[in-house]
Amino acid sequence: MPELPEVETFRRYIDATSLQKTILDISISNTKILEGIDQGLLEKNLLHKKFERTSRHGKYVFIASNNKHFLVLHFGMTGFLKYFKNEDEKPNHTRLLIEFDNNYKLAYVNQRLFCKVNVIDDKDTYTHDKHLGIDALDISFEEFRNLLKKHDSMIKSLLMNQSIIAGIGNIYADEILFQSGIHPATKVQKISDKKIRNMYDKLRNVLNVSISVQADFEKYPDGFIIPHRKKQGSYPKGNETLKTMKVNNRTTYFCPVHQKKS
DNA sequence: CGTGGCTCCTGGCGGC
DNA sequence: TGCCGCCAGGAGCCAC
Repeated sequence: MPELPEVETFRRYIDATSLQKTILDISISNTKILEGIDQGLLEKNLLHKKFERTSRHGKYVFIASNNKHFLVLHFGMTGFLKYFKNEDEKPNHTRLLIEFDNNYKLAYVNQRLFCKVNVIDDKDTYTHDKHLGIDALDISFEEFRNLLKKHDSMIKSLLMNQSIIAGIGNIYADEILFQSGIHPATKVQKISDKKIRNMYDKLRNVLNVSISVQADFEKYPDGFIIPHRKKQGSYPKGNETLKTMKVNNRTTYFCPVHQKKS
């Protein structure tokens, strides 16, 4: 689930809840979430320290501590956060639990274990080693156009490729292409300059609007297909029926009327 | 370089 | 009701 808008929402949630509090305890309920580190390192670097600020690159959140380490969170397909006080509020599938000196706790929750937690010293080294491309909201139009000129995959594959542009996954790739009127399987080199310009604007708009509604399915404005993703889901604004297909083995929703292959 | 298949996991759903 | 296969919004690896 968590793509750029969700992850940005989580980042802001951390800012609103978990900064400048001394960390009293860290517990891990399943060590599979740890990305090549052990719990000892996590404790050594974070225990009795404070989180100071956050940043995000693509689908990764980095939480800087006051001793120059970074807690890295990647949410996989099912991850989210919850800040709470009473034990009965602790969500199922809490994998990492950070307890602060005000008796509140931050839970990193993940049903499936397609997620990663790490603690690092250098963000640039980390994103470089991960081959992460430029963040989708940091890219300029010129950079976007130049990246598109360099590849010739299906446009949806390019948008989802984290090593080219970081942050867009299956859901938002579909949304951007729907709003751009571009068929998901269109080869990148077939897209006109005019459509590239339009797609860039739609990309920014989709991500920014989604962040502004905190990626809440209930709150997306009319004109978004995200809330209509379901089998044979119709898109009520027109009379069209959304269709599904596979692109790179991922389920893809699109409107066959307004997203013609060019 | 691009694509497709497999894998890591868990759980919900539909079909039989 | 029970079992089974399929599917899910991520991503790394490998073969072609």
